[in-house]
Amino acid sequence: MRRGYPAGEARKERILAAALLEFAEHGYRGASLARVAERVELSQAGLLHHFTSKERLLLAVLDYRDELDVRRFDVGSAGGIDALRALADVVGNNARVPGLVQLFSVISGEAVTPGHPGHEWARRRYRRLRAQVAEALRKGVERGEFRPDIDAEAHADRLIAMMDGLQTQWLIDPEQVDMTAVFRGYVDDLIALLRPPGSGAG
Amino acid sequence: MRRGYPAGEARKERILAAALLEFAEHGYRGASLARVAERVELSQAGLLHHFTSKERLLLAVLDYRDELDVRRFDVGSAGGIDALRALADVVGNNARVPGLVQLFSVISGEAVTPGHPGHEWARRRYRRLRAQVAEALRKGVERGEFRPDIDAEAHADRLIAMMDGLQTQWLIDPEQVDMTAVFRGYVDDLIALLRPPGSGAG
DNA sequence: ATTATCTATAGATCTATAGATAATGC
DNA sequence: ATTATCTATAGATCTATAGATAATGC
Repeated sequence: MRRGYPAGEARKERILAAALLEFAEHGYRGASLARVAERVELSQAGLLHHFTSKERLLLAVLDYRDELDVRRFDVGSAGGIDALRALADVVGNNARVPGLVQLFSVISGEAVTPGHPGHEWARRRYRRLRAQVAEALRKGVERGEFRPDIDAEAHADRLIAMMDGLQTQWLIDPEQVDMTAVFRGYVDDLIALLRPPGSGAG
Repeated sequence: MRRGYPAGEARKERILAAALLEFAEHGYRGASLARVAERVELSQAGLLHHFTSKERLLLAVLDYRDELDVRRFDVGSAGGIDALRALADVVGNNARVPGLVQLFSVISGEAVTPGHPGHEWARRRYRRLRAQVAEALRKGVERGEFRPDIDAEAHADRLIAMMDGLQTQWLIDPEQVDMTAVFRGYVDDLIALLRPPGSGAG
């Protein structure tokens, strides 16, 4: 693995941070390398020394920031009800970092078009997310927290769709949509729905 | 109201159809007026005679196609369970018009950034959708189909979020996500959840 | 007269590359 | 030697406007 000088590595970090803001604000197509360069006090050609192309810069930003959400969810939880509560916490934390949420909303939206550089990235990301959430639900079945006949894949699709959809509404109209509370309500309803017959307050 | 010649009106229709494809494929920022003009066999300046600016063209396309979904939902249904089934039908129909779905997904995604020409449009659209769906749920309460203590606004937020979120996943990976079935499952679960105690097969 | 077109063009972008110069670290 | 910069620039866009010409409908 070729490494640069320490100063170069530091610059790369600054570039990623600046590019994140730029992509979040304007999307991939609307983003300008010149503006990113300006934010890190570098010429536009100097920027491309570190990342060779706009496309690579986007992918670097996405990889750089991707894990955060999922990792937090994945590590902390042991599956089942725990995992669902952890997801609700992720949403609660996201409400405090609108910039990050906006990055993923904007890029996911753009990336539905096949030619987009984030298309493949988004596909992989959703596949991984669905698999992780479905697995967490199956663990809940194993532990007897959820009834055994649930459709884990379908519920995983829905949980992810709910997160994404609420984020969009919240970003567009924050005053009108309490993303955190509405998602928490979904999780509560879902836990009740998945609970095996004759357990707890039914 | 100033009207043009019949030939001009026909051209406008063709332009709207071509612009819809262009915006769906590239988003607002990635769209090119020259390409739209090419598709309708017109010079780019000729196109701008009909729609004065790119921004106005986008808004015209959005207004042109907006109603379809919602109107179909709004007219056919009498509220309550009926309305939820109608929503599921809307999703089922959308699965047959990926181009339209893509238009709204791409533009909604881009429009989360405040400077975007579709930002205000999206805000109004979501407000109207939420109000319509919440109203339909309240009608269900009136008719005794749903228990009286439900949070209609929260469920409206969720229904809309679920539609949008599933659309994104479906567009990115159609093989992996059965948007129609997964949404229908949500509606079924929701009907069971909202049902008043001691009604039907509980 | 109004509407529908066109060509030409201003004026601003954009990304990526070539090639030179300076700084860094072995 | 490698890395980090810069200036300059090619080459391709873009949107919007000005101004001319042709067609349409009263």
